This record gives sequence, structure tokens and C-alpha cells, in this order.
Amino acid sequence: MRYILKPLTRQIASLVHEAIQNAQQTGELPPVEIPDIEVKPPRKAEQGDYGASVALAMAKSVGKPPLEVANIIAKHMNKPDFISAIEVAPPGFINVRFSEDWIRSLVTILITSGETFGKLDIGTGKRAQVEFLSANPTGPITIGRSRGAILGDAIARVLEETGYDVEREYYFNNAGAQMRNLGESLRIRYLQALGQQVDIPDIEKFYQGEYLIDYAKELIAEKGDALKDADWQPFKEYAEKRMFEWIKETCQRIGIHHDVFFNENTLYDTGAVWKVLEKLQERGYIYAAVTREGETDAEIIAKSADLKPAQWFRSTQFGDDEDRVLVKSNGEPTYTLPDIAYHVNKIERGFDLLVNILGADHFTQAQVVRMGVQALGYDPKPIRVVHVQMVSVVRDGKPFKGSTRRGIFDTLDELIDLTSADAIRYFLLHRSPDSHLKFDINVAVSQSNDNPVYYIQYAHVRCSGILREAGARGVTIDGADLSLLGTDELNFLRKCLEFLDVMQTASENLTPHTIAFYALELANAFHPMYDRVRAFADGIDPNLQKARLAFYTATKAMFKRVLTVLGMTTPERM
RNA sequence: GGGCAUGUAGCUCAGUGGAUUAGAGCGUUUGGCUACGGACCAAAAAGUCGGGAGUUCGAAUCUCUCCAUGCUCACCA
Repeated sequence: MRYILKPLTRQIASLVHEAIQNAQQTGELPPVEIPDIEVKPPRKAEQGDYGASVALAMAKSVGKPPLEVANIIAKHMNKPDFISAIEVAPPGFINVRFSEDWIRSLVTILITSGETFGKLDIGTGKRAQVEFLSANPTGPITIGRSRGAILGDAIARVLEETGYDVEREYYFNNAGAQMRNLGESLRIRYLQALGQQVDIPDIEKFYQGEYLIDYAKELIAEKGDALKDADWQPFKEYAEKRMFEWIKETCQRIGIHHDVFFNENTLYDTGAVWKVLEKLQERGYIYAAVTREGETDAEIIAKSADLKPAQWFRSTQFGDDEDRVLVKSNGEPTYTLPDIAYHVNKIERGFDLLVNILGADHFTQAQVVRMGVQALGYDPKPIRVVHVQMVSVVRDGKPFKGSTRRGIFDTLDELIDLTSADAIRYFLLHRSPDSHLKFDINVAVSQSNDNPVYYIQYAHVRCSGILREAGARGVTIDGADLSLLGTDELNFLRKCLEFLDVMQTASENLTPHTIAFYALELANAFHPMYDRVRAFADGIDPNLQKARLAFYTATKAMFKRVLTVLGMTTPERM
């Protein structure tokens, strides 16, 4: 059995909307435009479960006092089963109270189908693609990278839960100068491992990571000195293979996977890159020049005098500050051209929603790509780019900067070793992507109260403990009378109902951090209640005990649900 | 200088125009353990929501301006 409950704020908003329409039909309200209806929990619990302020917003256009408008709307509102009362409060709020029996019935829903609680149908029948991580295989995943990785995976999960058919994609380039440097670096390590004295030619381009020394040894074990006269290419291939193995292994450790690995090269193999340029040319958005059109600065022109013409994209026609180069004067495309081709490819694959997780430093790039897509006549609307701000890693109160090339490891792998996948997932998720994230290694490592992860998981553990005890005592929840549940339990169940709205908001706004926050709030509602609502207190009435055990069965399902959506584990004991 | 963000309690941060009193966690102070696991609970102190002006019935939220911080403004990827 699968229940699909709809988010309650939206249900109430549509009830209010219908009521206004009804009142307009009877002439009690003039046919003014109906504003967006915001439904929120009131500040004080006595004021009801949810309230709408629309009467205040409409009062002016309607020409009546807000209180009167609220009364008219309330009079026309339908009252479905889950609502026990609709009240009007000054200065013009419409407050809704839930039926307590209906709230109690949530216990049954959570017990029988907790694993689908909060599943919504807003994306049903739609295909979404989430592209994230997309790191070139030049090194292991760093902590900086992992923020986007976790966010991308979390967004993918939320979209799945809200009905979308989701594909996770990893876009990479294994052909650039960086990869060549990586191969060359491994070649040098290989020769060194064979006992040759090889100087490092260009320290800036050399990858100093110690893992390359290990790979060099592996290569010797595998092939001996057969590669001693080879150029960088076989080394690059070997390094790439090992890097991808490493990246995928790290992903797996933290619960991330990708369905599709898309190599930028295929855009060249199929000619897509040049087709894009051609089409842009046909549409008149390309010009060949040494400098930007309109750039008359003598110094710039003088500097560019020895350059051959490049191919420029008239992105200024789409609001850009300046035109961008798509093909360099040496005939090679810039990164932008294949990137536009890639987005065209994605759009042509027929997705309804294309989410792309990028660092904030790629903002301009993403804008230009969007303009390119537009210039080609595609609707860029399905493309939604989420930019994550930087992660600054702090250890012992000091900034901890890493560089893949130097081989200083602030790797995600190492951090998983030090803490846990759960802690990392939570820490990287519980901040808005817009905010700079300070990742304190000491806090992440600590297994103390600083760490909200434990607080949340401990709620699940406590429920498990109660149910274990019930099992040991042979008490079942069959025939539990839910009407015995009291205010504490009802308030907790009210909090559970908010999950529906949280999921909808997270899905629509692509903001899974609100779920992480919600999980903490839920735990925060749980623990104080747990102290008061005891199942095995001395002399407890057996019927009340049954009801409370049913309640804790539901509560456990709720915590399991929210932790699962966040990609975290649900320990039985800690 | 332009663009995109950020600035809210001692710290880390939520807060998609609403309710005389702006929230959470941590930290601090005080109190509570025969315990379904105390990795807990109860209570308290703590804020001119960066400054200023404006918009309206009402602003942390919208507009303008100033200040501070981060990222970015390549024929790099």
C-alpha cells in the first residue's frame, strides 16, 4: 500500500484560493487578481497549525478591512477531513487547525509505508539529469570538490523522491594539457623507480602526489622496464585508469554513483563541436577577428598584432559584458565551445530538467554557455545551474589548503577515514550552497555533541532500543488504540507532517540543505519528548504502552526515512 | 572598476513580505541521573538582522546607496 500525501501548505493554499474564487462568484469579493497565497505555521501554537495572510495582502485592492476579507474567505472555504477548524484572527489571518484523529492516523501511515512517506508526484513523467562532480581524472577527489559531489547526489535523490526519472552524469575531459602533464609526471616517476636519475623539468606542471610513485611501482611489477623508452601516452592511460578507479571507489564509500560517464571527446568524434560553430555562424553570431569588436584600445591591438584571427561569439547580443572566443587563433577551440555542444547534446537527449552543479568560480562560464544554447535557438529554461561557494578547510584553527599537483592531501578519502561518510554527508549538506562553508576537520572528526549527526542518528537508535525492549518483553502493537496518544506525541507527529512541505520545497528549489536542517529539527523535537513519553515506566497502563510503542514504531520509520533521503545510515545501536 | 554571492546571538549558521517577543545547534551559566543507552533533559543569559535612506498596512526579507569579505571578469580548463 502506498500513500501519497500532499504537502499541507499547498493543500491549504488551494483551499483558500478556491474560497476566494467562490466569494468572487457570489459577488462578496470583487474580481481582483488573487495574489500568491502563503501558508505558514503561526508563531504561536495556540493560533492553529497553519495560517494564511492573504486577506491582509488583498485588503487594499478589495477595498475592505482585512478582517472582513478574512471572514468572507473563511466562510467560503471547504473543510476536508483533515481540518477540524478554520478560524479568523486579527488583523486578518485565516488559521487552520488539523483534526487530531487525522494527525494520529499518521502513525499507521508511517508504520505501513514509512519508506514512501514524502514521495511526491511533482516530477512524475518527467526526466531529469543531474550532472555533478565532473572532475577530470588528474587526481583524487578533494574536500573542495566533495561539496558539489554531495550536493549533486542529494539533489538527485530529492528529485527521485519527488517523482522524477533521474540520471546522474559525470562529464570529463581526458585529452587536455593537464592529462598530458599527469602522464609525463608518471613517466618520470617510472624512470626514477627504475633507478634512473631524472630531473623534474617543470615543477609547476609536475604532479607531485605520492600516489604516482606507487603507480610507477605497479607498472614495473606489471611490465618491467618495457616502457622505458615510451613517451607520456601509455603513462597517461595508466594514470587515468587508476585515477578513475580511485574516484569511483571514493564515491562508492560515500554513497555516490553515476549512471553515465560522458567523455568530452565524443563531442569531437561525432563532429558535434564543429557543428555548433557552424550553426552559430549561420545565425550570424560568429566573427573572425584579432580582438573583440569595438575594442579600439591601441595597446590591446598592438599586443594582438602578431595573432591570427580567432572566432568570436557575439554573446553581447544576449546581455554578456563582452564577446567570447570560441576558437583560438591556433585553431583549437576554447573550453566554451565543447561545453555549449555538450549542453546541446543534453537538451537533445530529451530531459525536462537539466541540473548542473558547479563551483561559484564557473558562474561566468555557465552564463556564456546558456547564451550559446539560446543563440542556437534552444530554450535554455530546463537548464538549472546550482553554484556552490567555496569550502575552506580548517584544521586546528588554521587554514588548510591543498593542491593536487603538490600532492598535499585534503582528499575526501582521507576525511572518510578520519570521520564517517555520514558525518561528511551531513556537514557538507547542512549549509545553503550560497554560503561559504567552513569545514573544520577537528569538529568533523570529533564524536561529541558538536556533531549534529550523532544527535539525529541517536533518535533512531533510541527508537530501536525501545522496540528491542518491547520484543524482549513480548509486547506487540497489534490493536493499539491511537486515541490514547497525548499532546507530546501529537506535536511530534505535526513535525513529521512538515516533511511533505520540506520535500516539495527542496525539490522545487533544488535545496536539499533544508532537509538536513529539518532532520535536526525533528531530532530536536524528539529527544525532549522521549524523556516524557515513556513506554516502560512503572505501572504504565498496557493499552497506553501499546499505543506508545506504535508511536515509536512510526517515529523510527520517520527517522529512517529522513536519514535515507539524506543518504545517511540508520544505526540500530551506536 | 563590472558581475555573482555573503554579512543575523560568543562561534557555526537557518529564515521563499506577515502575528506586540527575530530562530536552531554548539558554547556559556544554573539545575536534574536506580538509566526502554545520559551521545540526555529542564531553565537562563545572549541580537541596533553590516551602516544609512526609501517602497507599504507591515521589511532580516523588496529598491537605492555606502562599508566589509569571498569568487570572478583569459585566445585556461
